[in-house]
Amino acid sequence: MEIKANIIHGDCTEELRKIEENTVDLIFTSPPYADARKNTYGGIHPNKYVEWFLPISEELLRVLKPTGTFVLNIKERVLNGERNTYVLELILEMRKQGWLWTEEFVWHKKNSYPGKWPNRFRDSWERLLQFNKSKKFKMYQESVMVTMGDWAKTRLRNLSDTDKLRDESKVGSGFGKNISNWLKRDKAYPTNVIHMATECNNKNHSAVFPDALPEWFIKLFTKERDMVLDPFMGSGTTIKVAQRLKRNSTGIEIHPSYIEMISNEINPVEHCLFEKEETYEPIEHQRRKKICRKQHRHVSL
Amino acid sequence: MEIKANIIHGDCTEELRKIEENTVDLIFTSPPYADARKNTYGGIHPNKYVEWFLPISEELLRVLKPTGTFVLNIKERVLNGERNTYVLELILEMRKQGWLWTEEFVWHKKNSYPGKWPNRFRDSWERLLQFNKSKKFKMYQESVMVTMGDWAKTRLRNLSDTDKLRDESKVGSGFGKNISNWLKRDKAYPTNVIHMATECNNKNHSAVFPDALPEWFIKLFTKERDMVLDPFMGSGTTIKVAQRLKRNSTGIEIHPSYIEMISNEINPVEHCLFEKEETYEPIEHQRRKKICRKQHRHVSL
DNA sequence: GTTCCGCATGAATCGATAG
DNA sequence: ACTATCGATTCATGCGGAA
Repeated sequence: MEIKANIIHGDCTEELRKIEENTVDLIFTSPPYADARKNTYGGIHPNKYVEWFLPISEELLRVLKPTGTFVLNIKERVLNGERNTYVLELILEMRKQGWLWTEEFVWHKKNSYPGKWPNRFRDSWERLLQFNKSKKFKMYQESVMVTMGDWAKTRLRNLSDTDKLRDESKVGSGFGKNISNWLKRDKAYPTNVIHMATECNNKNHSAVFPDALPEWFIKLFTKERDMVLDPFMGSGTTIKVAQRLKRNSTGIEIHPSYIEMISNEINPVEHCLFEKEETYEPIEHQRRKKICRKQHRHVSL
Repeated sequence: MEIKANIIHGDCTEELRKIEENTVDLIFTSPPYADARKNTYGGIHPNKYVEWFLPISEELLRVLKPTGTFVLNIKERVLNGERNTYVLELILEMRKQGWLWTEEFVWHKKNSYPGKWPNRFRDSWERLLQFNKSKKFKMYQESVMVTMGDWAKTRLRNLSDTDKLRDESKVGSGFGKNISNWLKRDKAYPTNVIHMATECNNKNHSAVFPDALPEWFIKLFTKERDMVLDPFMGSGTTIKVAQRLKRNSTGIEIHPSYIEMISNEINPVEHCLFEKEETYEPIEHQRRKKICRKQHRHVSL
């Protein structure tokens, strides 16, 4: 079985038009942030940001499967002492296009950029806006479960009387299936706050986000062999993670130097062995770190 | 010197009109969320929320000093599978009123409400929107510095709780000075992400937020003897914390049972001794817990 | 006096059922 | 079709009693 990573050099809107409709399972991207200073790389003025982005989101809506998800990593900049409102306006306008604003995750950047200002603290979080095409989207929650707190282990050993009573009162037939849910459990579902350091950067081209961020959302919203799209590929973090996780992927990037760099790291076609049945193998924080480190060695060698 | 806590029973908009303009240093409040708390406030429908709130924010803009700050604790709920947009719209409309949207803090609620759904995880954060009347607002960043590094923590752990308490109660004692020196050396400015559990709940009337939350903002945006306002006082957490921190305060509440309850806990006028020079004395997590516990005992007795 | 353990309880949300 | 109510699901935390 083959896994393909399709790297496209070109303008985002233009190239998106060539992609067939209803073919993408997950769009994960971090578009260039608005920047009031002109002549910086791809900086779009905050006042023009929404009108610049809407044609793109229109195409993204077209190529996404009805069961797919669009995760937009974005944070508004400070302009004249205020948080600019272009992200808020973007959400409202995208809803008019037909997008559903399902959820807003918070990425807490544990090691945020240092600095001190008289009127504000360090900005230590970013938005991860989840948009959907329909209410019936695919979500594989078990693949991102986290280890439970110590408290729950006690509970697993001996269920408290309260739980038994609760269950009996509700079901009326003693030990229902609810109890067995608890017994199996040593992991808990995560929340909509994601704690990740901005570590694991490539030294040549620093990534906007760590590998673990797209990894989390790719696991959550896709299964093996699904299609992942990043219309603002940059250094290709999303694509590389997708390939490692055996997802097909498409990355679009307008800057040539990124394209060159990535072509050395990505195999356009990779032959993989798949499990007969998809079994979830949890990746602990420790192990994730190790994977990160290994990849870096590979890149830098 | 006197510190006053002014508890007002009545409609928020109406009572705000009686307050003199440019007299408040900090507004910290958590208004009823849309459709929530039906029993106490009658729940405002999400579609009506902005138009309901705007007359209130208009009055808040009037009573706030030009150097003051308005911190709004709010979170939009899910409606028909989507995050509702009334908070986004509210921010845009308040800017039209003349408010500056300076910052958005994230309150990470470590113990969020449990539950499981096929299409979303638990909601584990709330917004703390910072609005200002002008770019020149007062901010006392040093008062909310946090300890960092294991070094200081190790030192503190070796000290008994009694020692810590003694240090903080007897200001200027020889022993205490050493500790606070250690503490200051290992302190850093916080970020715009605040981690707090929804702890310290009163059994009769549970508080919406823990004491530590208004405490953080009161320290950050006011000094002793300043005026703190909470137009949706509820169980009075903001007012109680303000009084403990020697700030004057005004709380407005329409529900009579809250008013009754608070009148037993708050002294309208309290005589305080102030330090000649304002020295910041850090309150560690451990001690904060103890204060909480003490207050509860006081209430229940 | 510690530490450990049981216990109640939340600014929740979905889907089914009922009016 | 559209709204109101209800049961089911889930887990971190502080408190109080016990060891």
